[in-house]
Amino acid sequence: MMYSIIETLKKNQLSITDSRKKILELFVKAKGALAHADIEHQSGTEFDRVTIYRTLQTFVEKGIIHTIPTSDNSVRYALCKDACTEGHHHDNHVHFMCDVCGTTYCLDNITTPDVKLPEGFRSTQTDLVVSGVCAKCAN
Amino acid sequence: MMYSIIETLKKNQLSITDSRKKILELFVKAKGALAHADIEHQSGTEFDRVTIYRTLQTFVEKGIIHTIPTSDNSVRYALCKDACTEGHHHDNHVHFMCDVCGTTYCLDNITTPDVKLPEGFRSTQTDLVVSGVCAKCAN
DNA sequence: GTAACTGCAAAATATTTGCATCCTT
DNA sequence: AAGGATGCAAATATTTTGCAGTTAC
Repeated sequence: MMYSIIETLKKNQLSITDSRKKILELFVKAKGALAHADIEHQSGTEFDRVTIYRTLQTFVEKGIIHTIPTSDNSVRYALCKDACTEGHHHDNHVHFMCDVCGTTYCLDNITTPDVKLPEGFRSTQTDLVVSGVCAKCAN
Repeated sequence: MMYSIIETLKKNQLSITDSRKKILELFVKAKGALAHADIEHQSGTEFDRVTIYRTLQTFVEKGIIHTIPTSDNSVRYALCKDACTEGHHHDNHVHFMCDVCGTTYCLDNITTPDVKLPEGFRSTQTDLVVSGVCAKCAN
């Protein structure tokens, strides 16, 4: 269930490069979601902005990470569960955005409810985005 | 329950201007959500880009419209229900994004389920974003 | 008349593309 | 060695800000 950084890259037929190793590592370490800017800051000046854009895009295409819909419309990414394969995301889990500290949590253990859609509508993905105050900021 | 364009603006202590009337009218007419670009196109060259940005921002602040979190992280807006007041959105309803035609529907009659959050987490808003194929594109 | 709103210009920010060079396999 | 990945430059897109002129009330 738990793959190492390098195994994950190999599994997805990606060549092992410094930027991919480092960026993927950031995601594994980060408990929450990361925005492009987070990665840029946390990796120092090590990589070019463009490389980060391209790496993120590659990871999304390979199903390693996925974008999170947020109510403030900032682009954030988080690791996918292993069920995600290329071109097919199955991330029907719950995301929580803290209004105070801005951290985005992936609440993997909570499942999204089935929604009864109107006649003729077919659902391929369900995202539940909850915002509020997280445990850390609740004081 | 149903306010006219002008009544809505007055109710929110906004002066009645051409751009506000026109943009609010677009939202009332549109059954779904609108992006900045939609408004720009549908209003012709009548208004400046900047005016549209500022008008949308004002409407969001006043609780007339709200932003919709979308899985492709494009910024979209939709009319709020009357329960929304300044600074306090209560739009816990379901949005549906069609992957084919791109239309965003507000499924007002479907309520979002209560989510059991981890200890210490408090929720102020819940957004359920479903994507898939809508009835029109299902053929 | 006054405060608020708009349009224009420009700045700031975010994202994409082309191409030469370098690295992984 | 070959194909892919990166860095740099630059093009494009998006959003914000300042300010002067205009409009609503």
